[in-house]
Amino acid sequence: MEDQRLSFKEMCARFDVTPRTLRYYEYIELLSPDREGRSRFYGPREVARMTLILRGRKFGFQLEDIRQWLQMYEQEGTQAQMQTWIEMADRQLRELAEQKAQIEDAMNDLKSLRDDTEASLNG
Amino acid sequence: MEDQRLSFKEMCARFDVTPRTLRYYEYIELLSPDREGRSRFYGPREVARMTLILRGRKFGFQLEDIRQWLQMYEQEGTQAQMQTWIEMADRQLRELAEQKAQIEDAMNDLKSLRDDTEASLNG
DNA sequence: CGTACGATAACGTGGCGTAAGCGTTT
DNA sequence: AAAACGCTTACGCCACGTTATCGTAC
Repeated sequence: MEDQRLSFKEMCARFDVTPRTLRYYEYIELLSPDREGRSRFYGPREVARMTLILRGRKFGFQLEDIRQWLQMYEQEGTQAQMQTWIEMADRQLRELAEQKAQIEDAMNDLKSLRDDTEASLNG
Repeated sequence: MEDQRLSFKEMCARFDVTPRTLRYYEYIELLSPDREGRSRFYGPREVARMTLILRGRKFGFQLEDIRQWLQMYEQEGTQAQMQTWIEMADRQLRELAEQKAQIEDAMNDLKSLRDDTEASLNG
């Protein structure tokens, strides 16, 4: 408990992801844990990055977009960078709104089809 | 124009899909156009199937689910099959509702973050 | 001694995109 | 002879899941 860094397994548990996910994020260089021998250890910086990665994922960002995102956070946001971030967020919000609309569309159509089918069963 | 069947390119145009898509659907045996030599020709049956495939895709069904779907349509739906279909539709409706909820969640979070960022810019 | 944890390597998934390289038709 | 269309083969994409096989720590 003298080491504040998290082990591989502790990281998995903390963020509820599989080993494969952590290894993959390392492979594409989103994370870079300390390596001691063959073991991985995750310090506060990696924990913070992982938190942001999962937040971005929840928003539907692709990992390559999240990489940009992380850069901005690391540079602690000048005004110009914050402006850029807001624009990214707005773009993503528009995309999410579109997806939502498409889903609503599909739901309406599928509901109709379903109800018609049921009616023809009972009619 | 004496042939009512559609050529490869006509199929692509009609459904606004790429050649790759048609070849892929044939590869996984969702479509089986007539082959004359090396050419493909799509009769009314294939056109009808393709229409159903795209409708299913719009609903978010996976191609393997759509395969089941097609079978039911071809067999003109006994009551049991229609009942099965209704259950499939209900499952999919629940999944779509979940996806929609998650998107709404993400949108709310992202909006807050965005607005806070903007406030800290202007404040 | 086992067994839990870790490692790397490599193939599988879905639904195609994207060439490479060839033949046929106009 | 060039351009358009088609063919098959096969690797690439994303975000990992999964298996195989090995080593190491407790």
